[in-house]
Amino acid sequence: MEAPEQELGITESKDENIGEWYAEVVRKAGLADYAPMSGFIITRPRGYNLWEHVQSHLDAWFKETGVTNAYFPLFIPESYLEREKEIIEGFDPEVAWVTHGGNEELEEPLAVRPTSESIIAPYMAKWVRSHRDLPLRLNQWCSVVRWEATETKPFFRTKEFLWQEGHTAHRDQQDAWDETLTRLEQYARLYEEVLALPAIRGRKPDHDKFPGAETTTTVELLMPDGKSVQGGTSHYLGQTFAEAFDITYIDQQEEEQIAHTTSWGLSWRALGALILAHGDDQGLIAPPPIAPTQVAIIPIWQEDTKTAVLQYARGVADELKEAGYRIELDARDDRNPGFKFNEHELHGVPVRIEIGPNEVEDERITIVHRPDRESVTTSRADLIKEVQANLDAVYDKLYQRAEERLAEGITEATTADEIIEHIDAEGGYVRGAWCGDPACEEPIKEAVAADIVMVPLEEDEAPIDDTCVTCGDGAETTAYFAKTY
RNA sequence: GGGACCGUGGGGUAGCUUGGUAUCCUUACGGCUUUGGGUGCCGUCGACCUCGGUUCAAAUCCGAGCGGUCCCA
Repeated sequence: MEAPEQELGITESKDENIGEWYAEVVRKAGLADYAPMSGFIITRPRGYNLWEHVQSHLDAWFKETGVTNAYFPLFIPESYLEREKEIIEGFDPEVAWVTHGGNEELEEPLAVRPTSESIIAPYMAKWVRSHRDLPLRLNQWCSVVRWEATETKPFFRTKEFLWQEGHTAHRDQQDAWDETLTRLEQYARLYEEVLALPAIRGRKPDHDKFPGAETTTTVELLMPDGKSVQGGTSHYLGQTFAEAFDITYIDQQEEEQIAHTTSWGLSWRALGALILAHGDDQGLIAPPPIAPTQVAIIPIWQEDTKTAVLQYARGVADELKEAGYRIELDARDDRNPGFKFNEHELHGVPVRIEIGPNEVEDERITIVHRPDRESVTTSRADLIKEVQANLDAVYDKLYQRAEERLAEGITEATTADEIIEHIDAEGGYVRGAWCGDPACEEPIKEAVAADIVMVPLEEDEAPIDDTCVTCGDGAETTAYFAKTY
């Protein structure tokens, strides 16, 4: 039963050495390779395919809710970037600049976009004339570059990363705020319905908002090592950008008004969260909705049964393919079944079907779940129904595991020392009352490198305690302290 | 920002202390064999991160760079 110790699969232990384990899974499951430049990765087909499934779900939801896709240039002229001063201040240290075209020095340096507000907003200003032009909702799928000085990690933090960025303009605050929450909820839905990860929603504290934003909302995911991943952010930008870029419109009373804008983004960090959350010492586990291969069919034959087994297996494969499943019939002649089991497990295939002489004779199939190797033998006649049921079961297993972890991972404390102690011992989120002063985050940051990852979405929600965990002054809100990725 | 460790065929490694012919496993490829948890045999391809220094001679010693992992801030 026990797989022998060897280097084909994963050799690091997720529990004991999660950083090394992660790097090994990313490479051996064929998701990404390191590029020759520090901080860049090459996304291989299996990794890119995960991203394509993230895209297709989100993109469909965006379009159902009034968003259209567009594309803006990779480069942003320096003068544009400078028009909103908080953007330039916020991103300046990590902007990559193009200064030459061929051998000629450019008259004006071009920024490689770290985010596109400052090139999209001027065009929104141009396209918006009257209240009838609003709301205007644009999205682009692209990559951005942020020249991070800190350590990089495939998918979690890379200098260039893939994402989508949505940009919208609205008549009033209410409409823009509704937009902000719509997108936040779609991000949460992505995690909860596609990636099998329960998300918690909240607002970023003021000192951690997107530069220039009035409110930054976030979805956070808890990882098995007790650290939080910021899974996507949606910003209500107020009128800051509309003022800076002159996004105005004439209302029904023929008065000129300044629009309210939002922006929202989700990156391939979602894939990092997925890998880290669900994977195990056998490799990746991909939830069925995004799995590049949803079902691997492994025929098991002897010389005299080969023809019958293969024929039976092809029939199963064809029927599943016909029904729209992403399947792989692994009929390689030069690999034995054990090898194939291990390989598909490494690659994260959520469900496999084993078909040998026994199944052929009884007109049955054996379905095995990736997360726990639970094996179910069932009637061939109910193929589609059974496969769907088992894919759903695998999804539920992944989700429940993560949900339990999250439930256990949220605790409360009344003093900074308690927070430090708990985070040091177990990680997770610790809720504590907070006065709103960033200085009161410092002692916790210094002791265990934990930040305030969010505060409740509802601004009028009463803090869990009257006094701040650090300074003892009156508390303003409840803060969620956690270590972060 | 500070510190530690690491870099040898595609993957995993031995060799480094004490300088001299690079080890083994695995993958890939070709063939035979085999198939209910990484099958066996034969054959083939394939490596000392880069640059510089010391030396008759460098994977090995020294320096710098590049890259990776971890810990701390």
